[in-house]
Amino acid sequence: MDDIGQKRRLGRRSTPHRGVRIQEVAKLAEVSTATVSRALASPQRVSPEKRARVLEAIAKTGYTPNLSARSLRSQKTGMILVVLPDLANTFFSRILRGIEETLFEAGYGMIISDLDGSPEKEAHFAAFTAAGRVDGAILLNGHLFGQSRDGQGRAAEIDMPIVALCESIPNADIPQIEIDNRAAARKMTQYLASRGHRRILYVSGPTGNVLERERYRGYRDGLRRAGLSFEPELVVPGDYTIESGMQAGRFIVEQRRRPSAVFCTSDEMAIGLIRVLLSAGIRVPQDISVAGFDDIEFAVVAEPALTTIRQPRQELGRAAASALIALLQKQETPRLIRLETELVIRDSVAEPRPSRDGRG
Amino acid sequence: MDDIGQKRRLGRRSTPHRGVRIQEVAKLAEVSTATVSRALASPQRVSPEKRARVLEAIAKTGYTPNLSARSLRSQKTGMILVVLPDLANTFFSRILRGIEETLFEAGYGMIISDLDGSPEKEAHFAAFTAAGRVDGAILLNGHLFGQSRDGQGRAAEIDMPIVALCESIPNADIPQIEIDNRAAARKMTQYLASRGHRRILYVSGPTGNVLERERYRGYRDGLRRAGLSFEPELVVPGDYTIESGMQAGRFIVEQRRRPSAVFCTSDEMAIGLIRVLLSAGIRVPQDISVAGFDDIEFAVVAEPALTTIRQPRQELGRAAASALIALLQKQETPRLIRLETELVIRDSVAEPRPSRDGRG
DNA sequence: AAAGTTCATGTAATCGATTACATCGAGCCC
DNA sequence: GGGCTCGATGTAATCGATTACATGAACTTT
Repeated sequence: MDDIGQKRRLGRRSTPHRGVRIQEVAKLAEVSTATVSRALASPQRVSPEKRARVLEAIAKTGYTPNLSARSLRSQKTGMILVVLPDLANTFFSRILRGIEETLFEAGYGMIISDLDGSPEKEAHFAAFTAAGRVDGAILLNGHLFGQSRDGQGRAAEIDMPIVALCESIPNADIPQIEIDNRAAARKMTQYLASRGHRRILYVSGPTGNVLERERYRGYRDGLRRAGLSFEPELVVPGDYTIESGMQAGRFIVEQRRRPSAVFCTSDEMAIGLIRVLLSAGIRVPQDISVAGFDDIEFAVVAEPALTTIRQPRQELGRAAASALIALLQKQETPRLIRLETELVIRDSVAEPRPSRDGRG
Repeated sequence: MDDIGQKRRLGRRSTPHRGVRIQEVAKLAEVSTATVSRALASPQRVSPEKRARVLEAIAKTGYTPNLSARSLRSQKTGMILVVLPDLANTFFSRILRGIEETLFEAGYGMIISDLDGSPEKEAHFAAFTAAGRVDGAILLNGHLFGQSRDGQGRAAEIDMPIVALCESIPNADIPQIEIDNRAAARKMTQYLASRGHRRILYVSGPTGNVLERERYRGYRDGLRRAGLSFEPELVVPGDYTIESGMQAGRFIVEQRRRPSAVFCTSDEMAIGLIRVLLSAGIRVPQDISVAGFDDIEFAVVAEPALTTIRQPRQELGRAAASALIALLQKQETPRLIRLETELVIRDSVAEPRPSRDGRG
């Protein structure tokens, strides 16, 4: 009886709150709060009888644990931060889905940060991780939070499981999940050469980008292996967007001496570029062949259907999430996971025309 | 002196924690924790001198407030849940960006839930909101969490600011942000009719979808206004994906008596459909005109460039986020916000051929 | 000059869970 | 049967902030 009096004092009926509290469940099930908590977290540690009582009380009250309280105490948030450079880019959406799927299966939620090229936002999200709002992070942006900041906050930021996806982060001792960009670009370049092309124009990604560096190397590897010489004027800058592909297209249209093939380092650019060529009356692939990179959904329905490099995007997302989860569970994970790419041959690449401007 | 002794007892040096605690900052700045907290939350309430000391101490220690603790106490998480049916769909990515931008500016973070057609996940995310992990939600999926569940948990779930984006939610007293789908579909149908088309095939969205219902009505409105009769065999089911557009395309190819124009309720379907027609030797728009809906990035570079309805996607996202923020700040917000759509005329629609199968 | 205000600040209660530690009873061993 | 281990359970400390309330100084009012 004394007991009940005490409990009354604890429960404040004056301020009605959003959710049902664990106390109420405990009272209804006639157990302690500890037992309620255990019934949820480690069911095997409470007797079947009490567990049933607890579950019934939970169902009756509609109780859901307050996650702020839980994470304050347990130092775990069940949340993963995903940092990516451009949310509006098609390429990422399927990767995101792969991540989300896998995280969800493991009981984690996903917080998304779209940097959109703004370093200010980056700092903000660094603070986010430091503030203990997330248990780990997946970085698609090619560098760590602290890298451009002074050393002060760095220690706190690095002290958390992180994996790098797609854009590898040099000198970081974290799992990296990626494709072999260099080999893939070489493969495509060699394929174009094998079809008889000798002037292969390269539309790059953003300068400074790790992906871009690797693909550029692969392009040069490919040229070398095919016995073609590298010519600086056959490199045109781009940034993976449709618009930059269109710009590259306009550049080509204006040229007198045109390449016979164009290797775009993203499908978006290839599609934009093809559109400009077609509008200018240049046929693809009869006059100029065009190859892409990524194999996005639209590659197969482009006109002509795009010859490209397939990246297993959803798989990349899943692999990154899995690696991170392994890290969170203190399991071992390989430092480097490389998924296979595939050369997908469709209709946008053909033999060059019987050389009007053959060389070598 | 006694004071310092007390503080020592409070601070446990034994367990080293992730972040710096407010206590440490307070000690370093020689103020109370309350002052530190206030210096951050409402700077005007502490003297400039102490504020400076606090800020200096914060800089020196690299302190960031623990957000779990903050939200436990203040009942605010600074997080918004965004529920959407398909993360991999291009259409959503730009909307998401609009949402993210606006939320970020207001200091909120974004948690994404990709339902991917699974009701199980929906229940999970309903629990999420009930668990007080988010302050509000933006729903792109066309119904409330509780709708398919029994009444028990519902009250808790509804007790939180929510807005519906794109797919309106009937009978819900929440702000809805959308375009006028019916008027837009009517506009397109009338445009097609005005170009001389009399057999206009309609490729629908998923059945049961609110968007779809509205657009379907608009299609029929348009037919009526143009004095055309509705014919059930000119309605083909789709689900907004490229693949379903291709299926619709194959259906058309197989027909003997083909429509002269096709109105697809998404650009993805239009692009997939065009690809199938072209492959079958049917020219677009010379033989068949095709119109889309949404004006996604690829519409302009499609071959032929797509005539479509432009939805202000990023604006939709921003508007939804703004409405939600207003709600969170207890401000008034209109129940219904309708953004303007625009008929974008490009190359995929032309006059029908001098009628081989004219009628009427 | 007494009383009342206002403002800056400190003390400690509070948010709602998890979990270390204590307790108690049952089962086991010799 | 006494001592020991082990498992189930309860009690209360704890996570790290915010904030209600208390306090005292400075300033105003009459």
